[in-house]
Amino acid sequence: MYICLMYSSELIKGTLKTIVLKLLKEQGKMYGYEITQRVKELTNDKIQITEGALYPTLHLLEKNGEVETETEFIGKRVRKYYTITKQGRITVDLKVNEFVDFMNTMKFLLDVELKVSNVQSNR
Amino acid sequence: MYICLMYSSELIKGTLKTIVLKLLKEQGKMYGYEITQRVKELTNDKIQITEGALYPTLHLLEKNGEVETETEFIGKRVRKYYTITKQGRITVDLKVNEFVDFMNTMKFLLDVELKVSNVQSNR
DNA sequence: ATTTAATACCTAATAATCCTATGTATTAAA
DNA sequence: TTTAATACATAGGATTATTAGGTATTAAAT
Repeated sequence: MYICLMYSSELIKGTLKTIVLKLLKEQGKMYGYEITQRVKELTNDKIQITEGALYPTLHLLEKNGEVETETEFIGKRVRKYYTITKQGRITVDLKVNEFVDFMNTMKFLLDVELKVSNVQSNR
Repeated sequence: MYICLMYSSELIKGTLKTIVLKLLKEQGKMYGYEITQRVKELTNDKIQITEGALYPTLHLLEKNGEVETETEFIGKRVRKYYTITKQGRITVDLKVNEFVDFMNTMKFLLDVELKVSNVQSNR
């Protein structure tokens, strides 16, 4: 039985924007730290987005008009909420489709079968 | 209907070693140019490995003892054949398993279904 | 009461890995 | 004879992540 604790960063590279936009699309507004925790949780610790990767990505997405921000104060602590824009919704659909297409190609190329249903339950 | 002509390099990034080793494992000895053409062919032009990416990767794999080379002359033209080593076979199994695991996680995260059978036929 | 862990933001330096462009050279096709 | 295909290779630049560092608040543990 193969056990993988965490994926090599090379694999995640290139999917971060897709993951973030998809989460924002499904879960509504979220703040940065929340995104890292949610992804960690959803993937059983297999994908752990570092803050050094996340924040520059969020800033880039904002610059490109794919997310919008609003700052909120929880006591004295600042929290920056991100919301997906109309443009972001277009982008995320394209990116998810591209990734699915890519996975199908890789599946064929590597000659492997994927699970039909997922055993992960913490959704 | 979604149509993708070619994948963004970001996606392929991180899978190149896996693709190359898997091909060498399945198809026996191959030379660099042959690898680029075979991948292009198998993926219906969707994955086009550039030479600037392939050769450094092959040299790295050789340096790491995962492939071995033998030079052959076809007329006056040189051809460098690559063969997978015992170590390379271990690595490729690990990498393919990791990638399959990663795809299952992403499939769950992006909430998508993949094709059960592939329509691609040129195998 | 104080230290540690968790929450919450951010950036700079570095590393990895790819693409583009370029170079060389042979062989086949137009 | 020129162009396209075959076949190798590397240098420079781009992208995108990690590591490591910084600041600050709040909750939990000692």
